[in-house]
Amino acid sequence: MGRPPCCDKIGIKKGPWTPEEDIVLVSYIQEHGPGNWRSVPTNTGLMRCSKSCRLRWTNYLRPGIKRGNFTPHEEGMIVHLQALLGNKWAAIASYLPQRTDNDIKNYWNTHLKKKLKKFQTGLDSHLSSPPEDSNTCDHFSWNFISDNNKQGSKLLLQQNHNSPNSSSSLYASSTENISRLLEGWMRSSPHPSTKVDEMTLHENKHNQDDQDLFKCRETSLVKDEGISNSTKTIPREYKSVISACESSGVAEKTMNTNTPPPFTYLEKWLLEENAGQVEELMELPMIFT
DNA sequence: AAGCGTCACAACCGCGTCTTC
DNA sequence: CGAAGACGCGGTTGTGACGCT
Repeated sequence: MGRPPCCDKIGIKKGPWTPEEDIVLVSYIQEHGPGNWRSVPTNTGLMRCSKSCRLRWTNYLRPGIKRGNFTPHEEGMIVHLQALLGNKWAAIASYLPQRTDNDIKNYWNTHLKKKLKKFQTGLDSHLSSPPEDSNTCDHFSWNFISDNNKQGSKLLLQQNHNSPNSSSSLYASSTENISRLLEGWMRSSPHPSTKVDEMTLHENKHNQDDQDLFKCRETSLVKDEGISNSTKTIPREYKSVISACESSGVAEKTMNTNTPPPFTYLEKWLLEENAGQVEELMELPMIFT
């Protein structure tokens, strides 16, 4: 039925990328810009399938990616957005421009899910119920907050005190350097895909508050495909957020595909309605020291 | 010091969606 | 309009690092 997976072709290499391969890939993208992944293996001579090249770029080599431990704020954002959007990692990642969907997904699966589950178990056997009138999102928030309170604060503290690079391998550092090499190019290049990277690079230099983060998000929505704000076509990631919001009931009548992006709902919800909770999340490690 | 178990994360796989012809 | 190709997303796996015994 389906076509053969591209990576099953004879001669296609699998497994970890080498620094040499990364350099080849980065050099090629530096010259041609991201996209047209099909032609990348052909034109570079890389023995990798197009998919693998794209993933390597988007998840690892792309400039502006923040690696290392998630901050409590980011954790809070992820928990809220996951509760709201479900496992729409790409959509969630678009609100955390420095993080990739893969990164967030991994972090959720290895840390947050476990943390919530652990608390839920403890909750069932020992603790009182969450607020009676809590909706799904609040329920999650409550769990998360309580988890931090009773069980998770140690973890968070640990993460706060760990150096972001503490677990980085030597090669991870080398790819980071490759990424940094691109920064100049990304700033100067007129290529449409650079907008988000410029913003995230900027964010690397300055601590941004929520507003800046969402400005960043706004910019990120015009990335890669060169979609301008005035373009009628709705970017794919918009659509995923729209459908997620619609299905979760967050989107109301005022939302339609011709109106401002749906992130304004989330923005509003996160910044206003739940701002206190997010802040609370951020403060918990300090509170419960 | 060696063996074993666990954790974290990079990478792969399969499938759905979009685009092009 | 349908088929085929290209791309993107979410789930899963493989493996190296680390900690414990």
